Amino acid sequence: MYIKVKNAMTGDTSIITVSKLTSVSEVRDMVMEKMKVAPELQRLFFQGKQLENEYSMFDYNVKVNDMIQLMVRQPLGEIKADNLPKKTPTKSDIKEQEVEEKPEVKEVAEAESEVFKIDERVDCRDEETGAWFEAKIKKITVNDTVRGRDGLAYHVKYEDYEENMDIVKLKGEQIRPRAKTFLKFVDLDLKQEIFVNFNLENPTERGYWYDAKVTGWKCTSTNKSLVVTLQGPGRGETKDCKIVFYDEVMKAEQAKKVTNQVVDISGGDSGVAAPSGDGKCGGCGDKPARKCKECGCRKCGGKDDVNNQILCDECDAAYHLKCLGMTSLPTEDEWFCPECKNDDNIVGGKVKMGKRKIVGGTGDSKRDWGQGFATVGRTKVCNKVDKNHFGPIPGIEVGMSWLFRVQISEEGLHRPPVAGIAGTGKIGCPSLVLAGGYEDDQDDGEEFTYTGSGGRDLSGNKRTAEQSSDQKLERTNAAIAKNCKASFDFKNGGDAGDKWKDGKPIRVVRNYKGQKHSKYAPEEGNRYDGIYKVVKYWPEKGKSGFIVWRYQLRRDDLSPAPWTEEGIAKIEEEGFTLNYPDGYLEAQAEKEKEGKTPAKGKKRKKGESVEEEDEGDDEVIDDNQEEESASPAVKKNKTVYKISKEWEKLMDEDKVNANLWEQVKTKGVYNKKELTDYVEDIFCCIICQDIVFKPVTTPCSHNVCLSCLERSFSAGVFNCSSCRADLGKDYLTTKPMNSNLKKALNVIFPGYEVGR
DNA sequence: CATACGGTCCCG
DNA sequence: CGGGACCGTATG
Repeated sequence: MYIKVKNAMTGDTSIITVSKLTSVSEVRDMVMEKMKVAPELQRLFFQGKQLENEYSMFDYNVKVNDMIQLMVRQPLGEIKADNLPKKTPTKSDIKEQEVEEKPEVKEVAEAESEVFKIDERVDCRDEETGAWFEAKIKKITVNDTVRGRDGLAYHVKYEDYEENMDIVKLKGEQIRPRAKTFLKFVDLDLKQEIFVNFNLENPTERGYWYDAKVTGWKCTSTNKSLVVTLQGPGRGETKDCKIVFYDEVMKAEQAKKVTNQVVDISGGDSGVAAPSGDGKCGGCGDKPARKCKECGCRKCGGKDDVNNQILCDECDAAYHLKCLGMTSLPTEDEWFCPECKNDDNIVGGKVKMGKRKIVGGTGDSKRDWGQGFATVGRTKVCNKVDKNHFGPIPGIEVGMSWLFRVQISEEGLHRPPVAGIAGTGKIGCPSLVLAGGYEDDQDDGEEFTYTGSGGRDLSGNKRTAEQSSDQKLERTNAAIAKNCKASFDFKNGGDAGDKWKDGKPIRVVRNYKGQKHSKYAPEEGNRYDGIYKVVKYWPEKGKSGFIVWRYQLRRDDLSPAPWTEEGIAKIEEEGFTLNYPDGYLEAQAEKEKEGKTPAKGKKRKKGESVEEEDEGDDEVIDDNQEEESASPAVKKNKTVYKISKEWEKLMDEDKVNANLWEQVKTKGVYNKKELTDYVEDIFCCIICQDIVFKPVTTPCSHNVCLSCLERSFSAGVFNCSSCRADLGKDYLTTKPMNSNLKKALNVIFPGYEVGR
């Protein structure tokens, strides 16, 4: 895979090729090579964490096309006062500032708190977002610039931002003991107050920790869900937050006087055992099944796998090796946990070139996988529609194509990374891919006969093999049958006859490898060919001699098929060129420049002439400095996508968003998908992070969904979510929906309300 | 835990 | 160069 390194000061960016197993020190070498910054002067950051040499890209969860920030350290002895970065003081800077402060403000003095101790591990609330962060109290003062109810200022240091963050002063009200008790999902209750992880921007991903109240809770053997009202951002509430990390719900701690800390008087509320003073763990009451960061692993709270836990020689806290990203016990005599370890090896210290690699993957092979797209995972998940959604995906049109399977998974078009059939016997099959992997497939374009999966011996970690046993009508095979209007018959199959159109719709993707048996397969990548339905399905002896399940599918889509004259014309007009993963072409060009990979033309069938290629490529406005040596893959695709007159007219009618539409018009993208992605980006609702639905354009020129705004108002928040401008209590009564914007968006996202 | 019509790199 | 071995990843 490839990643980017950006010099935070100069903005310079370089693309480098790495794998999941590549270590940080190897990355430093590449940065040295490309950006001419000596490894020991590099400070590398990814998602707020400073990268350390002995860890790998896997350990930091660096994905393809991710950006690593590079900060260049001043060589020791050359630091000039006016050269110091203002926002990111080093440790020594902080010390200096504190020393300077003292004589200035005489009254400020160190103090003790009844509730917190120096060096105590605490959680601190960020006033603006309402999120809590792990921190450690470094100092307590009186008469300081910040004063809480107790008159004290707490100087805390946030944990995940070590190098990068000042010590900050907080009020006591923003601080409480570190959360340590995980609550069991089954024990939760409506209205219970809990501490959860949630990502306001990307609700399916990991985010920050918030206080919350349970408003919806379901717990059956097959189905678990948890919906809460978040406290925050600010003092506001955020309703209907679906918690994905429901197995990591914690108890919110209460601040208690230092002297009482051992004995919890609050009793057994929220189903947590009341700790007692008899030597039991104060966090979990020694219940073995309960996760606890106090007596279990300090990272995950787990008490399992004791043999692979390691104890800190300073504070005796326990950690799972795997939670630290380690695979074996360290060779040194002493080991200190991340909280106790002092990192004096950072400034000016020599960087040791690690010889040993930490293997990140699950396998034990010495081969370094993951340089390319064979094993990359998704970088994004399609939230536009549910994964059980049937029918077209909004914004995705017949004739669009993508180079890799992982991309069509990201688009929600066909989710499985390898398998050809999506779905289950329960819900049916929402999508399938024709990729020529099964010899019994027969493709006639408008109609094709598909083969079920299975009947193969995949031992040895294989993904494909010869047919070696009979297929059965189960799993995904049953899924396709389920779409057919005929009744389900696992023995003889079924036939929908002239009712075939009443079956459930299947999105069909053709892969270039289908060329093996079919002339309807695309030249490259994976192309969306529209909706098909199952006419009939039956078992039959296949070419291998084993029984396979066969499915006859027939096209039922208003868009012209991509191989028809009309379809070809549409692809041309709409600019549906092959979509590459973000950053892919740049990375390819980079590789080529380095001479590592010779420029490879696109794959073509034997005997096909090479001449016609250049003629097909009418290059338009190539006003940039791209070298002539760029690979064919890069040179291709330089036809700027033209926006239709009709659409432009609708854009012009949406006068309040003239600026944004101007950006769309002048963006200069190379195909329609890129354009829709861009439009989706700039007309994204700040509240739900999806394209604005029933859009409202506020007087302050921000766009949100009407329904999102309504939710905000009903929570008593009458401000614009983008800029906090006051909209006034009665704003909604003015019926502010911007129908011009809605019309203009409808052109590019026909039916974009699907799935809401 | 089992399954899977990808994709890459090695080897002959 | 082409065919074979086999990896992480998403999903039930």
